[in-house]
Amino acid sequence: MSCQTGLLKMNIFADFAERVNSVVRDLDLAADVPEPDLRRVTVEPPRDAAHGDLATNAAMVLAKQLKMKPRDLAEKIAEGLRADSEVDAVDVAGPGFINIRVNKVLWERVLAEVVARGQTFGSNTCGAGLKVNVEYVSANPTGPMHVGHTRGAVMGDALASLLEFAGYDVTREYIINDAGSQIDTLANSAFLRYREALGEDIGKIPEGYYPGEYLIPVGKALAEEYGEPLKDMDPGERLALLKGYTVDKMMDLIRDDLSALNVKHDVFFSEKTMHGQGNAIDLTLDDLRKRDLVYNGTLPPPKGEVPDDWEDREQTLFRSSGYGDDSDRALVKSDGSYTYFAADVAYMRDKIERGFKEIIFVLGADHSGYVKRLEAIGNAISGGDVDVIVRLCQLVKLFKGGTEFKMSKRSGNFITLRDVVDEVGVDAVRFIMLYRKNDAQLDFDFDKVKEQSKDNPVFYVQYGHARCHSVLRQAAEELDWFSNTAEELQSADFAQLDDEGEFALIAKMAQWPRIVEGASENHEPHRIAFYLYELANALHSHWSRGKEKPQLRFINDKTPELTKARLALVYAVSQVIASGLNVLGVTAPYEMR
RNA sequence: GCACCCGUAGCUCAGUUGGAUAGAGCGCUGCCCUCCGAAGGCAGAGGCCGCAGGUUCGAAUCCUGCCGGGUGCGCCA
Repeated sequence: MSCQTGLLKMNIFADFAERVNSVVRDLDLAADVPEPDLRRVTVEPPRDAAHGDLATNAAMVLAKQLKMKPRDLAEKIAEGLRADSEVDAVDVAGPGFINIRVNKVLWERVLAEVVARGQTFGSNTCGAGLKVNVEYVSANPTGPMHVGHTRGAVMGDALASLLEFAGYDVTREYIINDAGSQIDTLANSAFLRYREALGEDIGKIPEGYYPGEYLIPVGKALAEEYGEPLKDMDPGERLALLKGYTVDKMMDLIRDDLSALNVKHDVFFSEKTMHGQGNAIDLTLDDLRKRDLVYNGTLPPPKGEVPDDWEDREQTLFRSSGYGDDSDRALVKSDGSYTYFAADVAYMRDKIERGFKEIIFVLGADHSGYVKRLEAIGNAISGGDVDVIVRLCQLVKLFKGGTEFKMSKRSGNFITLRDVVDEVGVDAVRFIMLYRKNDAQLDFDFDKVKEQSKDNPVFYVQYGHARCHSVLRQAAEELDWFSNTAEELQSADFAQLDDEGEFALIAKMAQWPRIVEGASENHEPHRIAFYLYELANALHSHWSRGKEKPQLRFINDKTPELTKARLALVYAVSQVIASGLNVLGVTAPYEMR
């Protein structure tokens, strides 16, 4: 909680935690008690707003250490807090909670802060420029992206943005798995399509080839570019050419898909570049041998279904079990080539050498078996110097009209990422994918996601933003003294505000920095989405009070000073919503259509 | 068999890292437009937090053991 820098703390909860600590340090304590350990002291919004604005557990946490009863200690701390000029009232409740009600001056200060900082309000320096690598998507370059990739893509992208917002130095990375045997299959499949393009009847695409229609244009392009001579080329040479050519084409498709989803990467890392004589994998293995992390041995057979063709075989193994993995892992296949795991190891080493201190992987749930081995690799190579963090995204179940539908894999016709984006729009896809903890399954109902009503959280939040700007536009039109600029709103007299609904809105905004800290520390972008829903709710709710009590409406030409302060409030809300949506990669519209 | 994830309202899910009387949305029962966007708001009913122990001032949250669901499990990538 102590990652704010600068003189003015934007996170009022961290700010008050410091004030509480200071009061505790100044307490007149018995001589025989040790210096209090304040680490578990927290200041949070109370569960029930009726209790106050802030609550601290300090008395309960410290009672034992200080050899006092929680309630007695709470009273002493409360007394100290009452001396604070920004505190209106302090009371002790329940087992020893200290509830603080703050002076409206504090809320005015918070609002001024939001208006002044706009969309940078809430960002922080917790990350302190730490180099973080976030790897996500990394779909095999064998075809366009399908729905299954969507969640991880959005999650990784939002997580990266969130970490940037929290002051980390983030690199967004994609590894292109262009070295495995699936690339041979891809190249051969493209060659079939090439022959087809030259007029040959290739019949039905045989088993073991990719049947997808997306390879047809690749075949045509090959035919146009290389013509007949490609057929007669030396097979080895031709395969090499086809592999490079086709992978490039597939990556073009994937990049298009990513851009349709508004997902960005800084680095596309080619696995292939690590293979070959004297390359990264060789070097890595040499290095690991020197450090005795690699040995020759045999693995026990798997505990579940033992394959029919199982045979004990001596292999080159990595001592991953010494670093938290369930078993050691093979680095070299029986034919002498490297396993994918070997590439993983070399790739991790590469990241570590590039200076990343936190290496994050966003993977699908079907990769759960990889978590321990990735952590083990990172541990072993860096000597514990680097954190490897794996976030798994659970399955997405697709629904339409209330019934689930699954994609048929056999036909080669799967639901693509593009299908989903085209049907419901990027914003809805992204928000809904993020409006859930990543390790919980997600139901994605096309009909609900497209709905333009309060029942749809995407719409609800975006509408909140649009509504703010609707008010500001309206005000600029009605009031001759208002031209709707951030500068003039900064000069508003915030002391004009006096309604509890207005302060409730400010209090909600005051939580934003704290939400960002919690979400980034825990790598949980969904917290942002939920917060935005709550903020939008507070806005809509306050708005509606203006229906029963016209004096609460934002615009009133009889009271320009108050109106200006209220417009500043509306503007502030729009800024917080916009910055949150921006972290999620969702647009903040000025009007709904 | 082992590992990881999940069991919270009829349904889909949050739950401030151990805090107060467990919260939203949908669905259900009602209410609110002469008025800044009703594309919205308000209220009500609805819970053995999977089960059983344990840790302590205090557990949906941490530990142990069960039960149920999902995912994965030598050289595929």
